[in-house]
Amino acid sequence: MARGEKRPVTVHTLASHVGVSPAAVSTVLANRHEERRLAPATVERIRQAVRELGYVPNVAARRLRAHDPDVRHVELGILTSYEAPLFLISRALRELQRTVDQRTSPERRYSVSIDMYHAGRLREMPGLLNASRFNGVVITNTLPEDDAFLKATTLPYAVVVQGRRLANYCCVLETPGAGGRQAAEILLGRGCRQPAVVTPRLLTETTADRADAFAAAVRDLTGQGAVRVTASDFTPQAGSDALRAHLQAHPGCDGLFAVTDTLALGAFQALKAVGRRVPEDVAVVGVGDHEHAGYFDPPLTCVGPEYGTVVAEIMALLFNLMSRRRVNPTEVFVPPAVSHRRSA
Amino acid sequence: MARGEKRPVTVHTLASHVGVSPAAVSTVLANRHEERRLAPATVERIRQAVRELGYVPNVAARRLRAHDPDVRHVELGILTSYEAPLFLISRALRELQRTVDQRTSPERRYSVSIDMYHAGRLREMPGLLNASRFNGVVITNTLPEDDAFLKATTLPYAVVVQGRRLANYCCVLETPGAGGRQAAEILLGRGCRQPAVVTPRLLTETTADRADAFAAAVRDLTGQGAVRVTASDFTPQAGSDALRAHLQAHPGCDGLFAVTDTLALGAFQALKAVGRRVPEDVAVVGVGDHEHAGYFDPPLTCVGPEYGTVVAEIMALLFNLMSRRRVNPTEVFVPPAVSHRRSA
DNA sequence: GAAAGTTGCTAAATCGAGTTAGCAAACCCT
DNA sequence: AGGGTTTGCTAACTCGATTTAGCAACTTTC
Repeated sequence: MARGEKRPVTVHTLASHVGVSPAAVSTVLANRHEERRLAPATVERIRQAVRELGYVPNVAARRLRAHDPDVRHVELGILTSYEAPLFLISRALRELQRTVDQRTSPERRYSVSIDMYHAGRLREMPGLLNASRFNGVVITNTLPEDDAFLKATTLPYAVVVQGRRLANYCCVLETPGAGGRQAAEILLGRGCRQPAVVTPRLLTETTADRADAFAAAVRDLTGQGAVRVTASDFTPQAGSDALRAHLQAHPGCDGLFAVTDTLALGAFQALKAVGRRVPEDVAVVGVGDHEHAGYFDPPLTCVGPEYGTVVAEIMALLFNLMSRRRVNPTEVFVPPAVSHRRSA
Repeated sequence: MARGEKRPVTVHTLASHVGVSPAAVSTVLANRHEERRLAPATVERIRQAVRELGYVPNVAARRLRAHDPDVRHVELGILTSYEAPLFLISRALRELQRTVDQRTSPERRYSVSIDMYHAGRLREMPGLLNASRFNGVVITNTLPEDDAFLKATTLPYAVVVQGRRLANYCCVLETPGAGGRQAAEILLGRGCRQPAVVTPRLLTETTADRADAFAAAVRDLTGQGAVRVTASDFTPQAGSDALRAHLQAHPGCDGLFAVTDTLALGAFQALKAVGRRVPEDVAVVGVGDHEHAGYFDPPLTCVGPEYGTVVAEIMALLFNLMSRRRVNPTEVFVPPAVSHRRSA
């Protein structure tokens, strides 16, 4: 009985509980009992059972049954973590939508969805391993644990990874080292003497690379290291708090590289609060991952990759993988496109 | 033949094309041909056919077959339009994730996904009508066409609509009229004489209500109307352009209500470009739909509803609907929480 | 009182893929 | 030559829901 009770309620369970056939239950569930002339009393008994037993329909079964056999449905997903801000994927989403709209035809339809995993627990996402959820995915915002999982298992369908290098997958990422170095060049080129880099505490491969490349370039060019400012996370609030503390300890700070734009946004606030002008007193460089970086005050100078190129490459790889025109893992590097705006 | 060729390729198609049984094809697709001792030549022929015929697996069928019968899978979706900015739903997403994490148990798992429709074409979303995709959804960012569609058909599963009033669904929205009126009171209270309201060209029910309530309140309180500034859409760029034009025509403008925060962000830029100070020369009020409104410069005073309350109400309704504790449509109004910041 | 119609339900097939049990044929060994 | 083993594959069932065709039993009609 303990065993029996655990099994989820199906149409069949409901049917035998009420003492009718599954067909009758299904009729009621679809609200077609009038046209199929079920007795009102029976309908009520079935409804009662549905309520009592807490029936939850199996959407996979419904979909299999309901789909039009002349139309192929292709399911695409953008996989990101709950913890990453959604705006990070809005450009990828828009491009995927455009691509998909082009390829939609009467016999081939696409669905695009954004699916979230808990950062570091990608492996727990249902349907990933057994290929029962997607025909193709773009995976982004992974943590090292997720990367380890991906390295260990090659998923048996079209997968493109953004921002990481994994030998067994197609990957698209900014040219390693390039962004950080350019940020350093911009700041030092303006005459900054005490440049710092702000990072969140938890670093992804990309943010770590940006910070390291920045530090290395500063050391190369000046012989001195760059100060590292650690924020608790990547929210503006965290950036603001971290920078306030930093300015107390290093009042001479005159240049800042933020590895995410939200940190730069918080930094702006902290700088203005203590009366420093951007860029006159402190120059700031971001990476262009925020849609509205050009509307910050002052507009944020950015050294990130051109996201348009990144997402275009991702889509090309994804659709090539799905049509099996490309089979081998590839790495695509997108160089940073410097957006000179007012902040540096 | 034309008919036959149109039908999508299934395992069965592949099998008869190669001259083997579906079981053999399935074995190869799952990469289990070694342990099941298929002849290498056969494997190669099957692989070839998969490539040639462009086979796309049916994920619904896989899911039905692969799922663990002891675990009930509940599929939840947040439905938004491609055209609406993603950050609008980040709060709802976070709350849904929290709720779902609490309710997850060994015999009940939840999947959360964000699914997009083209604004005005919600009806085309696959699986919406036949309930073959979701066990429960939150629908948001609809256009009037979508609202009309929803009014016409009551979807047979748990649905909560955000920001619209539809008699046949559970709806959660800001108290009608409240935000616009408060914005008017704030601006007039500061002594503004020529208040204006910026809206995108395409109005949703919510943005229209905000603008109308604002105009009505201004008329009530001053006897004069409020000027309406129309931006091409709701991007900062559009807001900036619209405001530049408005300032040319109405140099005396001293107060602004933006029905979305992104428009306010663009307005800030236009105002600063022509040397107006915020709030000294022009006071600005937004609605708090942008995560970072508090980090704009100056921080944006907002009159929108408390999103925390909105999403909490949505989740309560959604789960009550799914457990059938509530069956009747309900309207929940969330009053605006005024965030007084520097911009007004 | 037989034909025709209505009421209220069910048996069985179906969707597409994966798995299990098992069957021939070929091969090996005494 | 007979028994056992390996090789290479297939028939048939399963997952959960929906639909179609159709069957009893009862009622109405002439």
